[in-house]
Amino acid sequence: MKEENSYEKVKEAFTEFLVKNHHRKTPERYAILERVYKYDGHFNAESLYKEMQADYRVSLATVYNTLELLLNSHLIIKHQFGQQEAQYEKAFGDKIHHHLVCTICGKVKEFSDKHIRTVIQTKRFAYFETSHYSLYIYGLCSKCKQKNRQKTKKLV
Amino acid sequence: MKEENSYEKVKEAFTEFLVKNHHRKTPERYAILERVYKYDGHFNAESLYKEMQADYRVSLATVYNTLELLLNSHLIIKHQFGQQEAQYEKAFGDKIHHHLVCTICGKVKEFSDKHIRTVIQTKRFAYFETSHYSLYIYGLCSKCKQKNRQKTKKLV
DNA sequence: TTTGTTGCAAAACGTTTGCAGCCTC
DNA sequence: GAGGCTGCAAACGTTTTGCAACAAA
Repeated sequence: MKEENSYEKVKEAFTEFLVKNHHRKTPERYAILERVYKYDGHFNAESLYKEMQADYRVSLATVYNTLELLLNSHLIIKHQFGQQEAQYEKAFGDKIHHHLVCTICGKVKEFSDKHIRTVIQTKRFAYFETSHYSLYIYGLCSKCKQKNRQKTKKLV
Repeated sequence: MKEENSYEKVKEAFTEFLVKNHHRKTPERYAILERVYKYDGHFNAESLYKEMQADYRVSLATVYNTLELLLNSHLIIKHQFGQQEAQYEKAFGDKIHHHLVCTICGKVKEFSDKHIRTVIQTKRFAYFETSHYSLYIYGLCSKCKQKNRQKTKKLV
């Protein structure tokens, strides 16, 4: 129920964005938005495209096109963690979080820290208008830390 | 003078890394390291490769290979700002800074904030061993803010 | 009716890989 | 001498593009 409500708001926001920018309200765009908002965590263009194939006919090009629009309307956020494909996540509702990225296995974990959030959000710049931000903390996840330790032991 | 000193230290650190990990000390690797440390700000693999062509014969593959080694030895940092090529910058000396990324023109500006730095650096995790971090603040640079305003006016 | 948007396939782009020969160790 | 490293070119995977047909405004 709560989720449906939130989706309706998102749809409205998207419509407003499309109208304001003289873009067309195509069924593909709404179908993509709807699917995007069913994701809980990160997703990428390819996975979104493949999952949509099941019940909706869209091209990968349109998926990319629409992700771009959603990005511009601030309904999603884009992450470029490694050199691999870009990851996206919904941005509506603003449950801002940060990311721990393992430099070995590439796994990404989220965390939230009110203090960090406040410090960054209150920062203002004279010649730059802040819209959003990304904090990536790199290091070793527990699994890779373990493995790394064993490897080091062997070398010594 | 000061820079030369610092380069010597970097060279030592790289050598130590190579020896410790049983990698070979090839002239290409040192040539690349030297060039890397002549950059003041960001650079990418392509620009590094092209600039080296002038007085040193290396392949792009070796450039990438060496950047990977420099990354692993923490002598450089890699940034993936947009979907474009990765950007690198030297990391020795640790003058940690954050980045302002314009979402329109893609220009990246650095800034430093002691308070933000402290808050992030003192954060500890139970199951994650922090190595380094990146903070990217997205928004509009002054030029694009100006342009955007004019565009909006037209639309209204 | 106009023209922005679509699907498709081909192209672009940065990066990685396979391989034969070279040069550290 | 052994095998890690090199240059070269071809391959890779993600994203973008060109174009004719389509459909929202």
